[in-house]
Amino acid sequence: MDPHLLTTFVTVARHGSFSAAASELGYTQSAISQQIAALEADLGLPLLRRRPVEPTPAGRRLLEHAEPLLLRLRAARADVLRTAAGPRHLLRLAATPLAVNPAVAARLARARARMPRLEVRLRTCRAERLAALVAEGHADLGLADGIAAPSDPLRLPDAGPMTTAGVTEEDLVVVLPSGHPLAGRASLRLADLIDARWLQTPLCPLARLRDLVGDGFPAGLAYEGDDVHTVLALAAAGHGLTLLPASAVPGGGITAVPVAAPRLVHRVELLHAALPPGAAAALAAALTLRPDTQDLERGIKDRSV
Amino acid sequence: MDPHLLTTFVTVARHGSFSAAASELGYTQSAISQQIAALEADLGLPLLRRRPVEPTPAGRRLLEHAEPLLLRLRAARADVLRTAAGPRHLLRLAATPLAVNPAVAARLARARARMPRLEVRLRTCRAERLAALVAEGHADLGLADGIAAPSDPLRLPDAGPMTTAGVTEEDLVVVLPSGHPLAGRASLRLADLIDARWLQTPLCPLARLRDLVGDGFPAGLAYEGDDVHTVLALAAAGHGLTLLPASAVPGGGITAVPVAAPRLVHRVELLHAALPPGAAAALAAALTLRPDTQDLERGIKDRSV
DNA sequence: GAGAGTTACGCCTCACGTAAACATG
DNA sequence: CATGTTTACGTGAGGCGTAACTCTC
Repeated sequence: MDPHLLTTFVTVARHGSFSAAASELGYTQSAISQQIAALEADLGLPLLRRRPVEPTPAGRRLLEHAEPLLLRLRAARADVLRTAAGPRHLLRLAATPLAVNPAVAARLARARARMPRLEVRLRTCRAERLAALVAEGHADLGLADGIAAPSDPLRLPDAGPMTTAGVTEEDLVVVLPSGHPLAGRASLRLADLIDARWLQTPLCPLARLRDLVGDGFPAGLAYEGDDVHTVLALAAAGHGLTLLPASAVPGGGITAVPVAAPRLVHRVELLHAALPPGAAAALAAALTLRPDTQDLERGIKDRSV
Repeated sequence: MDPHLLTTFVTVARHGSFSAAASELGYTQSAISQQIAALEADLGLPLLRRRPVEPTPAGRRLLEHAEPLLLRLRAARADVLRTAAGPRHLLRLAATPLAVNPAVAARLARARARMPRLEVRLRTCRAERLAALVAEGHADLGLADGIAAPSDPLRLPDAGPMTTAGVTEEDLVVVLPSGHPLAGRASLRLADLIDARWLQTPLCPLARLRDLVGDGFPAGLAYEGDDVHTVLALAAAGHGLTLLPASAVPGGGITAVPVAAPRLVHRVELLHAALPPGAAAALAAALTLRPDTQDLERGIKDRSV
């Protein structure tokens, strides 16, 4: 179970080919063959069926373990090295698309005003990659968003000892075409929409809704990107319903109806290494407003936690 | 970051001695010295200060990562091997002390009656070890308990892909000496007890209460064992308050007052490998009652999930 | 100076590359 | 038969043990 062999194994499985893995990893085919053979000998089980190359049941099981395992290994290395690294003038922020809402953007602006010498670089990424980016040290701070019960933490993939803190919680709305029969309602219960057609997008994963509310939520059109504008256009055209934070929905062609029950919120969380580099800690504190510092917020009803 | 070196590192750190680690691991002192040197060279950082041997800040950081990392590695191996192992006639169950409540015990009895050829071996262990036991394959099924908001999952340490399922949820009571001024109350709010003295025991970790309710809950006497009888005796004698599931509190010398707010329950969860060995899956199904099969339960008000 | 960690050095294992053999579509 | 994996074999790096060295209490 040498991580070296594990890396080779996942690479071979991903490519479905020994030789492709060999050229990616800079080995000869022969070496790859020997490494896989060594791993199989170690476990006493065949892990790959050859020609075509595909994992056996045991191999599939190992693949599920190997990826997070290797991530944690890289994360551990990055975290240890970070303790020794000097202070940085550059702060790298990673965020999921919906995480940078008006309140977060405003707090970030205020924090930057107070730290004029600090250079901030922001990038967006998919939710699944966010924890990995922070864990491996490719980002100093991460902003993740998701749907949760009020004041419940988000379920983030575990990539080792990290700190999370609530940043904002905001009401969720159902996005409807303006002509939709339900568009006139003052509020909606999700249970009543369980049989409606829903957009399938990473911005509002239906699997999460089923977790929180119950089975149902049949998938309509699947949009695999994470662009909010696109999702709004699709929702306006009636391709299906979707759930978004209230602040993300502009007027025009669409109607936003608050969700009455169950009580759910769009939550944004900050995550960073347990011992973040100096500037990151300061910025983290600025973003993570405590209730008593909730002062000049405008344009969004958020409840900090 | 070879796991081999990581193992050596944690062993050395635990013993505070190269030679002690050497004899535990079956190497010479020299080999240990070289392994630690190799690890330090790999990371480019000193990890241990010698004479006396103790971790540097970077070393402490690495230790936090290494232990769960090595656990997951062992867990992955065990899980892959389990997929290939044949069916077992012996089912090993591990449980925290409060997890085996009357409802769980009754369900277990009924399941065993239906599977007479199945041998079941039950052991209790501390909560922190439970996930590791199941992950590493030393137990087929684990029963964990803890305090949570209703229908919220427990926070269990992550030891890789595992399945959890709610088993029972039961009301919590505050355990008071019979003569206690609050003993006459029909119910109590935890917020009102935030300044009272609390027993410090793994059965009712004060840290968890602070998570759920807020700061406070000053620690009184610390009992490091997990024997329910002992805790009850300490509570009866007025050493401090504690929270237990209603079914764990007998009469005599003590009074149990239900918790009114916040709404919290004592929850029991079952955890097992994603692909449990055959008999384990059957027993898991028997323990994890769905609402419609809640029938002959007696002696305890539990709400299955 | 005794106990405990490090360094020097030789041995042996093991992992890689080359190249030939082999399987499979 | 072509493509791609396995096997055989030689080589080199690296990890371990022995033993001499060095540091610190």
